Amino acid sequence: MVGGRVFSHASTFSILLPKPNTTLDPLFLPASSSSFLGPRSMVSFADARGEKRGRWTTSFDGFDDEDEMGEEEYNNNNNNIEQREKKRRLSVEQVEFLEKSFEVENKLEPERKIQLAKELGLQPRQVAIWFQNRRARWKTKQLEKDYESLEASYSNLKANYDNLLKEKDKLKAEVANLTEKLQEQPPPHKYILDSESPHYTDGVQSSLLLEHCDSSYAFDPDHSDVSQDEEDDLMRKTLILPSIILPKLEDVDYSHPPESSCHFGFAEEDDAFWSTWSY
DNA sequence: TTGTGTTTTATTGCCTCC
DNA sequence: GGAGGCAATAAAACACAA
Repeated sequence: MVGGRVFSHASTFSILLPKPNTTLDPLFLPASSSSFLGPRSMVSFADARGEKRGRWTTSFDGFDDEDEMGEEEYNNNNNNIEQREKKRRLSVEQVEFLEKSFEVENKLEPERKIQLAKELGLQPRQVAIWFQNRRARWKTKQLEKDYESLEASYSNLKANYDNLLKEKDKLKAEVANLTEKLQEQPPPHKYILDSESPHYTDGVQSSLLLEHCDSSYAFDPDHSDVSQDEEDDLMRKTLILPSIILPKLEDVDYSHPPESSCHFGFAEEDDAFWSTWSY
């Protein structure tokens, strides 16, 4: 802001203005007092209700005599019509009072407008205009605040988003790294057999062999190098043994441990399992 | 003193509501 | 159709740097 007004004109105007009645209620003003009446603020209208569109006409005919406006201004008033029609700024006191009133209620009912106008020595229209302009300023400020708020919110969201992106990339790299390590490992111990074999059997028996396989490999859901068909085939070949090695479940007598010659392909240490088997 | 930017006061035109 | 609100705008008043 380069310019900006600090009401320095007050020194000029206040000479002509009586002290404001600070005890007044900005919202409901006693009609008797006219504390802020001052010639500088007096803007009379030739007709309170103007023509249709030009609702208001500004005239300074309200300066009735020399006593009301001061000698200098009276002279100017008489000598220079154009200067008479220049705008008048409201006094500091008037503005302060209007501000207080605006804080209480930023809309202006007709009755309140009349009261304020009387109290401040202004035309009701001036009060209405002041409130209108004040609402416009308030709206502008509000928009600025909203913008700043949204901007802050956006920055925050963007920072979060960026963090999530970084985290995602990190996790992705980790997954790639782990996948690579898995692929470097030696192939798991599998019983690869032809699924077309006439001795193709059910999966219940074959599940007994799971512990002989690298299940982390066989069941890795993210083993994306392998298509679904290939994966299914792999599962069959890996997990399902033909009955040439594993007899069907219904053929097995679990009432006693199997003979040592028939360990279903298990190592000798698996005998411990059978030793605990009992019905 | 003057040029320039900002703020305030006021007008205009359009719109909505009653 | 009048009253009043709002957006856009004009113009005066003001601040301030050069």
